[in-house]
Amino acid sequence: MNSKKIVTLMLEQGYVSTLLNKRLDGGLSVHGISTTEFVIMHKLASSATGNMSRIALADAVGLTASGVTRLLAPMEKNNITEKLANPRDARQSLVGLSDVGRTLYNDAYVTFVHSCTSAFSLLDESEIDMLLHLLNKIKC
Amino acid sequence: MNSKKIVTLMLEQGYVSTLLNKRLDGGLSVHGISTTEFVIMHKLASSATGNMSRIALADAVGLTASGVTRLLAPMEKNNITEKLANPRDARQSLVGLSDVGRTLYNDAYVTFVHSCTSAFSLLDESEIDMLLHLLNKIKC
DNA sequence: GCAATATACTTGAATAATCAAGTATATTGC
DNA sequence: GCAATATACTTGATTATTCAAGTATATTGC
Repeated sequence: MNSKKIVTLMLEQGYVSTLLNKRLDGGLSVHGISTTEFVIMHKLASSATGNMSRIALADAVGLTASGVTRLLAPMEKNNITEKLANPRDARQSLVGLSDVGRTLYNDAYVTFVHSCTSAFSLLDESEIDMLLHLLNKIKC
Repeated sequence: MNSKKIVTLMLEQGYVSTLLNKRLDGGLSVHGISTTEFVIMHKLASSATGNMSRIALADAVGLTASGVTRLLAPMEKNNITEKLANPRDARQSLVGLSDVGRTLYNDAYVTFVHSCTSAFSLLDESEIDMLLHLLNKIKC
């Protein structure tokens, strides 16, 4: 297999990813949040129960537990997320969106969708499906 | 267009990218270098003249000029890269690989190719071509 | 040929994230 | 039911990176 091509692919992937991240951060900055904070809110908003443990959140967004603790501290202080105890397990503290957080998320979501649409505007639907399929294969 | 799908794509892309970066860093750690340092070395090794300005390097790897200055400082101290003056422009300082750096790069390249191959092992050649094509489209 | 502007860095301060080590609680096997 | 281990965090120290501001040199238009 052509190793040069695979190296190029890896490098391109990293380059494009930092590029996309910068565009997302730029868009979300009008809401005063970072991409990572948005992703946290998105995972919380999309979860079935409306709350998740910090470990589950860390796994979902690709951070360490430590990173989640640090990220959530200011969000809790700003009343965007709230901390709930889990009666079944005193080690866990569940995280959920506050009403303020949900409103902020809904606003930011519009911006986020706009950034995503613009970033992928040159791809047609079949290409988007293909990209999703390929990413899922890489994750395995 | 289905905005939910596009959001999922963006999130997946970010997740996969951090995943890949961690795998690369893990592999390269036996050589005592980070992925970013490897990419710097790769760009220098692949350049026609064997040296690049800091700005060109920053553009090529997706860092700021500041980031390049900070990254190169220890590499120069460890005699991996060397600083050359540009007689045509006293503002520029060109960066090139030293002999030590070139040897280190060649060793690390083997590891890097191995990590890349393993990361993309589930993709066949046509899928790799497709992914490269899609990434290039996104960059525009 | 000089003033205005642009380019190529460098540096101090800040931010985001990590790792290693610590604490508290839960689970498991004897 | 207790010791050993595992899990869910938190915290201090470190690393990678950015931005804003500063310096030095180059270019451009008059």
